[in-house]
Amino acid sequence: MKPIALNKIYNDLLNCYGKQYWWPGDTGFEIAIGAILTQSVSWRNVETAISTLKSKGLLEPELLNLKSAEEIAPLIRSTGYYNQKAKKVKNFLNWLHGYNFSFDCLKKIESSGLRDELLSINGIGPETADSILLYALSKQFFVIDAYTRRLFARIGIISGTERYSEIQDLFHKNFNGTIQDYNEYHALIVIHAKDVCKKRSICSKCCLKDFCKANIIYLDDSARSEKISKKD
DNA sequence: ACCCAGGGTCATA
DNA sequence: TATGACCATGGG
Repeated sequence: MKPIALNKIYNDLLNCYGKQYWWPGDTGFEIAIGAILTQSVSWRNVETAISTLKSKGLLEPELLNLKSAEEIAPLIRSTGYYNQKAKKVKNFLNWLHGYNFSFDCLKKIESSGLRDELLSINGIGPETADSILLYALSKQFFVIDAYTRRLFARIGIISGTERYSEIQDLFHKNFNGTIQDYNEYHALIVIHAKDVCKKRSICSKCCLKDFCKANIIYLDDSARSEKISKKD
């Protein structure tokens, strides 16, 4: 593959949509909870839950930690899988307690070891871990989500069946950017995907046309396979 | 009435 | 290692 492609796509997206200043959230804790709650659900559903937690003053780790999973579950109902997610939040809080609920303390830990610790928490997989690392702890890890996988598979840089770690390695090795660029890149991929999804065709600015033969960059999974089977 | 959304775990082959 | 079932609400 051509390493320059990852940088060019980033520049194109940045020129079209501008900086996103992610993650939406005021504190590291809010970002981490949001990362858990957004698993396989639209961000809209997460906002409701975040707002509920905030209105009850529970978006503080020490205070939320006083609540049981049974008490947390109804508060995050809108995010779906709420019983499981309540347990995941508790698991995260238990781990966080070991560091006095201090994100400043977490930031001092060596990155690789910190990632391993996050992955050892039941309910936190690679994407959630990397979201927390990048957006809540300012660690340089590229976040690979379903949008990233689909977009770059559609462009032809990956097949789409690669493992998470393979795709992440590809970005780590071939994308030349700072931690702020990592931050923006993932955000821009999500913004672009939502834009395309809304238009049901190309993005509103067609910013990736250089990579797009059929003038269609990304559709949802069903539409995408339809287009690909017709094309090839 | 369907489909999917900023995943992860566990059981099975 | 690699699929499949399961978790469950809300908007299109």
